[in-house]
Amino acid sequence: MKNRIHELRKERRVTQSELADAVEVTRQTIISLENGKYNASLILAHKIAQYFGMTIEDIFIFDKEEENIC
Amino acid sequence: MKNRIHELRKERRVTQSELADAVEVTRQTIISLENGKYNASLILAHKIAQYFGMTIEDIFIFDKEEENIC
DNA sequence: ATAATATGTAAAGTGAGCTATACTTTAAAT
DNA sequence: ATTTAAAGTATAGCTCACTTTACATATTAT
Repeated sequence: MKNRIHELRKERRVTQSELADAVEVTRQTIISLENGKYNASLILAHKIAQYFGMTIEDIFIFDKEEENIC
Repeated sequence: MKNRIHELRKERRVTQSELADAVEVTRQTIISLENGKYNASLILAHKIAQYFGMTIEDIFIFDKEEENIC
């Protein structure tokens, strides 16, 4: 799973610290998310989506193994 | 955070086992999610949304503490 | 009534999301 | 060139999402 956090953050000229504070996690968490070290929890994904005024699906990109199950 | 899994599952007459198999978790996980024991991971939330043909935001209901951060 | 299917409870274990701290490197500003 | 802010790396630790297994309680059908 990929995400557009780095891209959106740059677009809007927000630092990792600012985003981290806004969504109430540490800067370390934002760094790790941007660098693909792990996936966000659902609540964090939602907070980030809210912060950017978008939906979770707009920001987090699921690959095909995670889709088309039924 | 609440979710509409139980409701949607009943509407479509799907058993917990069927849903669990479809999204590749144990039945126990579905039970715990429906009973509010814990929150789904982002990937699981996405799989469930895909299964029901809806978005994550349609199925998982975030309360106000998790919204309006900026 | 009883068999079969669906749902629930409990408890121990694993792994990943996230924290905390501390140090390093890169970029921007003066 | 040197300070300051921004971004990155590393590691140890905690919590909770999820598994596994085993048993208990509805619910439905015959």
